[in-house]
Amino acid sequence: MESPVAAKRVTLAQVAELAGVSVMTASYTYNRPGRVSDDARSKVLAAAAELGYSGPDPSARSLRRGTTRTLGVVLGEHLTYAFEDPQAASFLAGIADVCADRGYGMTILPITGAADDTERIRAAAVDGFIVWTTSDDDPILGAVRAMRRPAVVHGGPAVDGLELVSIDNRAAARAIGAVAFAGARRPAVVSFPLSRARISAVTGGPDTSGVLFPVTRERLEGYRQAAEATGFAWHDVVVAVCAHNDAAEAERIAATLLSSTEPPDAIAAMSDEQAAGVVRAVRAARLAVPHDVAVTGWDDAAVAARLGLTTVAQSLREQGATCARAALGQPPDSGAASWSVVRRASTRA
Amino acid sequence: MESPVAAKRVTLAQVAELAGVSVMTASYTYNRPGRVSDDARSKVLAAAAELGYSGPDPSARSLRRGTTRTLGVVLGEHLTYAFEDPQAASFLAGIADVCADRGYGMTILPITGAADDTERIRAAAVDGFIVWTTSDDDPILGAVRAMRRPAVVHGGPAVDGLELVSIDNRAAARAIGAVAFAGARRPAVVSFPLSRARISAVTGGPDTSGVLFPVTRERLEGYRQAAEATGFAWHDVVVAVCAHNDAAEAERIAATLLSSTEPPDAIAAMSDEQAAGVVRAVRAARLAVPHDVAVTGWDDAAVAARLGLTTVAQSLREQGATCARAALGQPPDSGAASWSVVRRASTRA
DNA sequence: CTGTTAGCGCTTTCAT
DNA sequence: ATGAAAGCGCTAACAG
Repeated sequence: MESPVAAKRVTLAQVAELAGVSVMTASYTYNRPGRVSDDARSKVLAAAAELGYSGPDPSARSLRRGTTRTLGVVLGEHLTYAFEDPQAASFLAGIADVCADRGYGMTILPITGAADDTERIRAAAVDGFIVWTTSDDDPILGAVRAMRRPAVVHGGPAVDGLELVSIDNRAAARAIGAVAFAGARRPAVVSFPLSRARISAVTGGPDTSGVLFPVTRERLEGYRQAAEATGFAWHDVVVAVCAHNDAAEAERIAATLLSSTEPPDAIAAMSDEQAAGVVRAVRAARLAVPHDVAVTGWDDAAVAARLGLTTVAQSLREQGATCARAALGQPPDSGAASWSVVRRASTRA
Repeated sequence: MESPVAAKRVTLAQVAELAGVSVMTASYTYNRPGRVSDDARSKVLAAAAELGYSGPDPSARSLRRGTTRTLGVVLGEHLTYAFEDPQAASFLAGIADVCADRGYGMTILPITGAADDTERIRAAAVDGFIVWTTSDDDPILGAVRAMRRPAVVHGGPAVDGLELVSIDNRAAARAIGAVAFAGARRPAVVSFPLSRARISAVTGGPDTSGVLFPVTRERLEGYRQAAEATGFAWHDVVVAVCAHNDAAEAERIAATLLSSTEPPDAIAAMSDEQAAGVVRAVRAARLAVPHDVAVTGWDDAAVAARLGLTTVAQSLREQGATCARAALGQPPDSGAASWSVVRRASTRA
């Protein structure tokens, strides 16, 4: 058997010749079967089968038609983690739903943080872009805009010329923060990283203006507003910054907080994963949720229901679908996605 | 600001003309910057900036070069679940590693089970294919082969003309089944679905020859061998078939088994997710692992370590990378990936 | 270092 | 219902 690697290309012209028809008749056989006589069609298909022709070349077709029927998804520097992040997975599934429905492919553009990332954006044969939430200073944003194709950013940052699909993270954080911190004496926050350097740290309420991830910044500001509304000064709120959205890391950092001389009695996390880690740390410290420590998550994933976590519900899947439609050239009625606070047994109020 | 949707294409020829150089000098500016004088290069880049030219058109380039620098990943009919399946996520991350390293994109080909799936395979502008484990009768396999490009199947089925990358599932199942069933009186299996119809059911050891998913078939046969080696007849082994790889479903079905008149005292699952669900069901029934019920998982995911599950360790990520290299035209030394049994506290032996 | 020529494989347009 | 011509935007191969 011939190696597929070495397979020479069979062209439509060769098929047409063998079938004894013009190239256009062969082309119509694939693109407008109705416009070709049964006789011609079967001759073309027979010739194709004989030559092992598997249909018009996608690149040539894209060039000629001016469309690739493919959407590009830019996963920022998360690449390595993106597939393992359940939020990102739901989001991708939402994009995939729409792509499958419309017969589009989705190309994942592997970004590494290296200088050639923008190069890859430029080289992407896609009709539109979807950018998974990234930092204000991410150079890919400019590269995507320069492509002059429909493009959407999920979460943020807002970029002139690109659509934005996101919930109001600040309002949602304010709302769930109010529930988390109700009745607490020492509120704390477990946060996503503040910059692309992904440094983990524990600080009193940090200056949010320097936070380059807009989603994280908005949530911190919402938590700040919630804390202040409950009577706390932001600099007295302990903020534990994790390098990644990861249950194990959140568990470790929560264990540290809980073993300090002034352990928190309310911890608002930024994902259900993190909250699950926090809950484990609380139990390991032989403390009770919510009596000793109130805990809140974010996203209302399966784990939130299982652990009875109070959390922010949003549909990443629906947002992924909205992004895909926008990248297909169908701008959303509104980029503001819906959210709600789901109250369960992990909080006091 | 001009809408990006309506943006007209700027061509290299236009850039060259404005820069006052030939098209080839403009082309070299992008492809072999070293072969162009500083002067010419800056003129070209200035012209490109003025016109808003963002680099050579990817489709035209692909057509001319005969390569797309993109790998196609076929996720079978799992699409909707694939991103949420942690095994698939690791596998995709492994592919992404290699793609990022080589500057390749990866196109997810959304398969739905509908008749036009093969159409989408044909329309994919990719240099090679990676097929995520599917059933023997999946029509996409023929479509992929017909593309005559390097192609790899992960897990199975083995198809003439396509590479196969997999662990020896039967041997691994035999090995972990021996550990799971040691000292048991009533062994049981929690299985992936047996056909693409994904029917859930509880049966005595089923006829494995009719199982169309080769990975599932091999594992069932391995479990059968393990059970028989331990002294059981296969038809006395209860096999609970789940529709999906999902902790919640495994928990429900395990709860049913445990509340029967002859509850199993050893349950071998096909994933750590399923095993985690089984462990929850065991605890909910106020039974102890492994004293009352031994439980084994598969994959050695994070949850396995956390729950102390005895499991089969394999690196889906490494296998994904191997598949990607093979799809890039670099055939693996061997398609047989490595695995091992990790013994923890969830089994008796 | 720069330019000319040719043509990748296909489909749109316009005839017949 | 079928076909001829033209050209999508680019780059390999070769001159100069």
